[in-house]
Amino acid sequence: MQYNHLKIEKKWQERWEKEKIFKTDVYDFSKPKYYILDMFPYPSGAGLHVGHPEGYTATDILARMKRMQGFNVLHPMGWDAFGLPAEQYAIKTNHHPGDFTYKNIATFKKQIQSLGLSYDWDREIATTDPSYYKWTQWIFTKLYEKGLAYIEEKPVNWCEELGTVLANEEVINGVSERGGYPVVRKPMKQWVLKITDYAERLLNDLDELDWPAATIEMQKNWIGKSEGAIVTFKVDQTNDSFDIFTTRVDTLFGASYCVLAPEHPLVQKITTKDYQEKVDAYLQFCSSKSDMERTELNKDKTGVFIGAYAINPVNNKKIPIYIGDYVLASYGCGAVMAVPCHDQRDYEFAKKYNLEMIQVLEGDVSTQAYVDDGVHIHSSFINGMHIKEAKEAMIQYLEKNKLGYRKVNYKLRDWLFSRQRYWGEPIPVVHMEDGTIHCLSEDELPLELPVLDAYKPSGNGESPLANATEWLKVEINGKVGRRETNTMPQWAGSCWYYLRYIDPHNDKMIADPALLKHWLPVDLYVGGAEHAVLHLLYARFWHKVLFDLGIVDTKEPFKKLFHQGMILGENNEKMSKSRGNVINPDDIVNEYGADTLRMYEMFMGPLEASLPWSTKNLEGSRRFIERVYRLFTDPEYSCKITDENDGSLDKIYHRTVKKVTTDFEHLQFNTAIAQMMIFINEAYKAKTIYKEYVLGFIKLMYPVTPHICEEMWEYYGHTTSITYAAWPTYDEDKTVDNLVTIAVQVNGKLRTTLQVEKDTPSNTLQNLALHCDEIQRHIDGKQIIKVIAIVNKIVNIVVK
RNA sequence: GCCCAAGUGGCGAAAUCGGUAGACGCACAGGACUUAAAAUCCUGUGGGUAGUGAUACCCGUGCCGGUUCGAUUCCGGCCUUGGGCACCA
Repeated sequence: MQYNHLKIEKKWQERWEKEKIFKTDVYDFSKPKYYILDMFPYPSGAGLHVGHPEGYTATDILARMKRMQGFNVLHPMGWDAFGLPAEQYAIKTNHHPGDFTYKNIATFKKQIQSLGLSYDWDREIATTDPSYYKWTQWIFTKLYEKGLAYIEEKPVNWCEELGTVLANEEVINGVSERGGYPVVRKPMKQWVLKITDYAERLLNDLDELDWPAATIEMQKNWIGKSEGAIVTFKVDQTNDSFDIFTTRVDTLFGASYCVLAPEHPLVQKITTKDYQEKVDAYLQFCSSKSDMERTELNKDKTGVFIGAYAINPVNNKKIPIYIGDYVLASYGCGAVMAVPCHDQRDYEFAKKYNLEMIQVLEGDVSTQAYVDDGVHIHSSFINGMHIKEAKEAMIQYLEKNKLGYRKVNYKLRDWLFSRQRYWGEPIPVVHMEDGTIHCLSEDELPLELPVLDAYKPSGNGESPLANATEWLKVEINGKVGRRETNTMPQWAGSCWYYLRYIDPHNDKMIADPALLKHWLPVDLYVGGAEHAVLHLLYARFWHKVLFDLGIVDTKEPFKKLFHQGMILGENNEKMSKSRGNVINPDDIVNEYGADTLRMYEMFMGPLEASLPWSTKNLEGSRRFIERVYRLFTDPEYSCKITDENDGSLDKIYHRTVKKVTTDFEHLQFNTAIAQMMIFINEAYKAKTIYKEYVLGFIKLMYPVTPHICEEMWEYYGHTTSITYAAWPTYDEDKTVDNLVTIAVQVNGKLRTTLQVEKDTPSNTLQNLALHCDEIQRHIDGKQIIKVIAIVNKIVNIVVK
């Protein structure tokens, strides 16, 4: 019986599509729901990569198993289709980027379908579709109404030569990636989303998620909560004052100078005449530094005295004010107090500029700052206290005397939401002549992208939309306005797509509330670890806003998250065209079949690991599928299959059902497949094979290799798809052995093993062990100190 | 620099509430089938020493140490690789 994968896979893919086997009736609430989601791909021109099927197969296995277990499964796929490559194509060819995008989507879809993934294609969405981005824009209007979207003047990367704004990724060493032209920072009006309002909730709610610990850690670090205090310092001889943020308010008595960020608004005002020249020179020096230099040179701290002094509020000590670019304008207050003895950065700065150092905690400060806990000294009312207690006492003192207050700071910044691009969702607002902003209402949406004559940048830093003169001008209630020309970043569409899958064709609402209530949260979300922070944080943010609006009623969108690893080239390096180690999934599907590719990618190793491709190992998976097919359908072997159970495969069958079920549940596909191999190896050796076990095994393997399993299911006389056949069950009693093997050690070294009945008590084990020949040899003439006998496991005899 | 993972045969890897290290697969070797080869089925396969041999013993989970009757697993210190953050006060 020849295994013709091309014929079999085509046959079943066509049948699944024709019979709409995987269509989900989302209104069927009679069964428990299971929402299983893949991170939707950007449909690049390069087509599918072998990395894609790894995550998609994993979710497909779960989806198929859950259907058989009686769940109503929602398993959709779509396209994150806005993006730069389409825009670059448009600029080059003067064709609409949509042409390019929809062509790529068609290719991707065909490739994905060739893998036999059980998506409900009636729910397919594309972020570039106006009927989709209508709701992306609608969410923006809600954010605007809630005061979570605002305009701010922010510096952007401006390239005069190219006449355009560049993304950070497009700027290398201060010059443009394309052409190598100089790039400068230029302030421009930008839309910003107030994600910082949600910092605390984004942090706290991480606790309730079943996510990889590393991802949770990364999000925590990104949010970067730090608890401390604000302290106000007066500027000597003036009425001015400035705030600083510190996490070590307990060291306030040790402050010997302050440092302001070069961009601090007070710098120009309080710099004294004598120092103006030096300060200007320093500011010039800072602004000439590229971002690259600023980070490269971060070991060497520079700064300059500005002639003014501050008053330490806790002891009225007069301390000099410096400016230095190691103080960031964008974090905290853009100003710090410096305590050289107990902060390493301040220590280095103070040594370099020979500044006063006041020690306020006991400890060694001769070569570096002392930052550990200790007893406070030279600190008046907090002398003798440890850090925690001292902080508390100091904050209470400051608050009582109105000199400062407790403050929590976050590293998280508000989200810069504008892009000066064509191929993105237009931001749905109009700037009116009188300076007000008109936000489009629901019935004015979607605001569609206008078709342009040319997709080149406008040349003045605005997006190419500034060229759409007709489109730009609008009249609202008799007043003239100009449309916003910025578009949204690619993250916008991917922030909420999991909601739209639930009700993708609804033109009245974002989705039916009853459906949202039933289907959320996503039960399992699988995708690359490269989205550990940005996409997953932005999506959580939007979800929480929608929660506050009463649109969704779960606090979090994704209950369980899993990151699949990367597939490397055969040489253990990242796959890339330039390395020439790229494997094209189309070739594998054609030559070996989708079932083989699926099984191999699941058998390679743990799903989360990055593993090298091996065509030899791929062939091993193909061989296993053939081995199963031969055993079950080739008369030479299948004559062994009987309706009578001789019991010889009972134990291995029940164990296999158990292990495959639990391993699938935990996404441990490599060990599940190993167990299937063990079963088949035993079945080859068995005299007869019970037919029920054959059918059960086909069901277990079906989620991994669905085409061949449908084929075998049909071979055994079934006329309907295996998709909704009941998942096999196992009998716990039949998985355990009556006999167990006990290891016998002498001084921790294995000397022999014993076959005993299960649950043989430890004193019996001890006797058996002590009296067997292999052990006698080792303990003869020696003194037995101790014998450890653990039931069903081990005996260890300690001798001297 | 800081934070987080991970280091196991020739190769991909299994086994961690401490209890026979290397399941399963790849590669390799031998056997059966075949005129022959391929495919298939069966067997063997961490390293070393001794023995014709069954076998016996020693070593072995990145390195050094600790706890324990017993450590791939727990603890301390290092080394290496991968990922993240990067002057965050």
